[in-house]
Amino acid sequence: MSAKISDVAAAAGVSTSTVSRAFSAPDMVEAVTLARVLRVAAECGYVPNRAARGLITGRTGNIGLLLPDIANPFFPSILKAIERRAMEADYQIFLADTDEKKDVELGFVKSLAKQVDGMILCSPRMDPVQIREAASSLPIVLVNRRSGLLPSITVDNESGLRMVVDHLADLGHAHLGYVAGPRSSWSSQVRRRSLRSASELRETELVELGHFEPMFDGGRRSCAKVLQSGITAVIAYNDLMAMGLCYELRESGREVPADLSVVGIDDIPMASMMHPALTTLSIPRRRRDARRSSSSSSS
Amino acid sequence: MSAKISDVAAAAGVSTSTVSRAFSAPDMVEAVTLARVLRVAAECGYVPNRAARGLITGRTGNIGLLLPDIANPFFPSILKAIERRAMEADYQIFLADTDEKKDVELGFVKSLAKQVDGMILCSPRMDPVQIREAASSLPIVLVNRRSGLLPSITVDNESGLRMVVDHLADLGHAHLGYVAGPRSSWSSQVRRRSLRSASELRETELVELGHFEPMFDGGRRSCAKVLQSGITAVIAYNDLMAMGLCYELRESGREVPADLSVVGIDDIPMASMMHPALTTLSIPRRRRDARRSSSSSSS
DNA sequence: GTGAAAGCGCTAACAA
DNA sequence: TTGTTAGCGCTTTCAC
Repeated sequence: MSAKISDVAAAAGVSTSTVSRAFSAPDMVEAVTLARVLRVAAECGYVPNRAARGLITGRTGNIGLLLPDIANPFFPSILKAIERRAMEADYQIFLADTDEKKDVELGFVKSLAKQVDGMILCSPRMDPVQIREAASSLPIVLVNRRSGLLPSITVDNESGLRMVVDHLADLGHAHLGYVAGPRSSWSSQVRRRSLRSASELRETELVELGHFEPMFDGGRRSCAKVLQSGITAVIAYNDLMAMGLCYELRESGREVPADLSVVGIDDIPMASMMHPALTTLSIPRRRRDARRSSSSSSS
Repeated sequence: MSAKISDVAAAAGVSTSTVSRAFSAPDMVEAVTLARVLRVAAECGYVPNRAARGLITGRTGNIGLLLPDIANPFFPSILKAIERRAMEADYQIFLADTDEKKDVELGFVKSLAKQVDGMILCSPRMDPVQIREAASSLPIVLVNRRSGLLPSITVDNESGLRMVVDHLADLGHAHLGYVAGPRSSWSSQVRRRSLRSASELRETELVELGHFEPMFDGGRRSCAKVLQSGITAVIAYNDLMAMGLCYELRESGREVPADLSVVGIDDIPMASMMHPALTTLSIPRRRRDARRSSSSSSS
């Protein structure tokens, strides 16, 4: 076991209170004493035990982060941004990846509740009642979702998708399709509604092609429906699905965009690494990012 | 604040010890009492405070995971596997993404040390002395690295790369190149040595093309050196770099594999999503995975 | 400016 | 089988 506060106190010839103050309220300690305490502490390799501290202060210095799937390249950028800010504020992160299983989400929140000061629920799939329940046990911030009056960070899907529809309509497409993500995805519902209203504005048809898992394979699986729907352009719930769809289209001998236009949403790093690059609606990850359609060579 | 052990004890008409035992040693409690305690606890929404428990048991129920870059698609699969097993064992995970900055690694370990029962260092970039220091403060398991006698999980780079060299030599390549990852990467060094001995075995030339960041852009940047080296096939430290290199080669008008063969290592999901698929040495992520070269259309 | 003492929520002897 | 007691490492009144 490593040094504790009493070890430092003894070695520095002060009380534990003084050592404690040296770390949490240094200006309450006389300069010379402070210096000595800190020096001794460093020598002992003393680091305050945050769990013990949290027990009494009620603050743990931890935050919890719930994600549906870290393997979706959209989420690492969010995680990294959170990590960076957390570090700056001397917070540490509990990560829970739910593997798109919405039933485990609330359980994760509850089991983490006591060990964190608050949680960030990123694209949570749980229903609004569960979100309320989660929020009743600890501070919650939502990402990619709105629910009640809870603080949340979302993007302007509405105008983004209006841009997409305008873009496609300008290219002459009159029959659009939407390959939706999971039913439980708030974003997917918002995107569907946004597409619907944008389509009405441009008097284009919008065919809803059903729900698929928000991954590469989900996109692949949507291909059959896409092909039999008679549309000329399709918007996928996210880039991964768009890529899966492109893959399957090519497998079946079609060319994108010659035979069908495909548009994704997110602008994951992969989107621009492909050749030709995936046309995608960029989701700004940082405050300063402008909303934009990334370079398009496939629509 | 939520219910604590004394609330449950009072409501159930027992002592706190009994409540405690009901949760941590249920067979030491009489069946009826146990049932009543658990019922009352459920009604109160009582969940044991793991921090308080850890203070006395010395076990936190948490493990720490250190990664160089969660945005590299190789790592999410590892993270997810760890998460799954952790959940089964009722462990929670502290995640630290170091952003490939080796200097912050030891600090992360130390700041997490008191709050976890042990740490998993995945592809750590720190030097052996630092690893020793980390291991002296808490149990450590290494992934993708060996150091002293510490428990570690590594793959058989040696035979994998022999397969790669054999494959390329069989195709007629006599001048191979290696685009290395960071100097501080243990894997990159092992891979370089493995390539060297495999090349000698096959009497092919091996040109070392220098170190680059282990990402897409690192691969792109390596392109110039690759082109001026006169090699006909190149092995990159990982898939991301291989993909960056392929991207830049195409930008400069070359075709892969017609003008140059490119082989990656890892078999990240993206590798097979591309068209043509990236030739890559697959790193088995789970016990049962066989070692294999994935479907190759570009070498 | 510093120390003594109480207590955060819980578990682990030890008794009963 | 159950309760009593002490104490994990720390912070925080309240005296001095």
